[in-house]
Amino acid sequence: MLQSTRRSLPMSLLRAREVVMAQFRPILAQHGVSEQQWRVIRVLGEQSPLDATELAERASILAPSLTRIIKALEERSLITRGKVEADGRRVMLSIAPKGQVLISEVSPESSAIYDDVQRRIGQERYEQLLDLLEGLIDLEKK
Amino acid sequence: MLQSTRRSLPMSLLRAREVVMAQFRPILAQHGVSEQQWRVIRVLGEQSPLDATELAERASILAPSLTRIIKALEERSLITRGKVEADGRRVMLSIAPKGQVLISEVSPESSAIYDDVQRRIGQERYEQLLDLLEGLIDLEKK
DNA sequence: CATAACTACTTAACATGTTAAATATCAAAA
DNA sequence: TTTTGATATTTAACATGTTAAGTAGTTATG
Repeated sequence: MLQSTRRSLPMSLLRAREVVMAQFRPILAQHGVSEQQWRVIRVLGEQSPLDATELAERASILAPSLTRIIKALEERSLITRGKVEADGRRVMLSIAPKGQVLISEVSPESSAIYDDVQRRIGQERYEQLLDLLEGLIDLEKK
Repeated sequence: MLQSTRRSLPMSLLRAREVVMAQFRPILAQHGVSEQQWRVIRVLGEQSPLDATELAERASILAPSLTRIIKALEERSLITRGKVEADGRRVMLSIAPKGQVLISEVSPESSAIYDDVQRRIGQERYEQLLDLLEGLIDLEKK
């Protein structure tokens, strides 16, 4: 039996993400960062420094995209880039002061939206959804 | 409180989608179509003809992307494009014979993967996940 | 009928996704 | 030590995402 395009898992995941991100995009746009740039900054805000591979993994961004994003963010002094003594191939990325300022500016607005979405869905359903998604994500590792 | 980048809804939705699509991409690649092109073809396979706006909505593709995709698919004779008598602005798209052949080739493999994912997650959890996603998507309309 | 407002689609410009290939460096084996 | 293979990142090429602006056709209003 053919899967309907309406109730298909990939499509539903795409649309759901679209609905959620539509809430965030205006805020990020106001601060001049893209969704992906914001992910990179936020990950580095949680832990710095990180090498590019780790960062790519945690921000769910492919290496070639990350290369471009790093370049852009470094030029705006939102992050800094350093080399590793022991391994000449690797690049270490850190959050820069300007980046930390950005995080402190965006985070409150971001949190407000998260809370709003969570409230509109319902606390219980929200957690349930995250659990189910986590289970789906873990399929990859099996 | 800062949202962790690990257990955030947008990230989880992105990663979950990535896990699922990773299963499909090889098949689509074998048949020479991108994920988005396949969505367009499949929607037209369910209903033809459709005008571009309807098609964009159902395939969750933005108008500018759709313009490019239509061009590519038309050049490969997978879909056809026609005009509307009553309204000179609109474009009507239909599935072409070659497109139908493609659908008949890809669908079985696609279904097998859907079934596999569904089985690995569990029927009940699978339905539950779709329901929760649907609820999230409906937030947009409120 | 003329104009203004709206609609459907396209084009433009730039960022990112995606795959493949290239570079440089490191690590292991001969 | 040289070669081979693996790893980390970058570059390239093309498709798509995204926002803004442009074009053509339509509808409403006067």
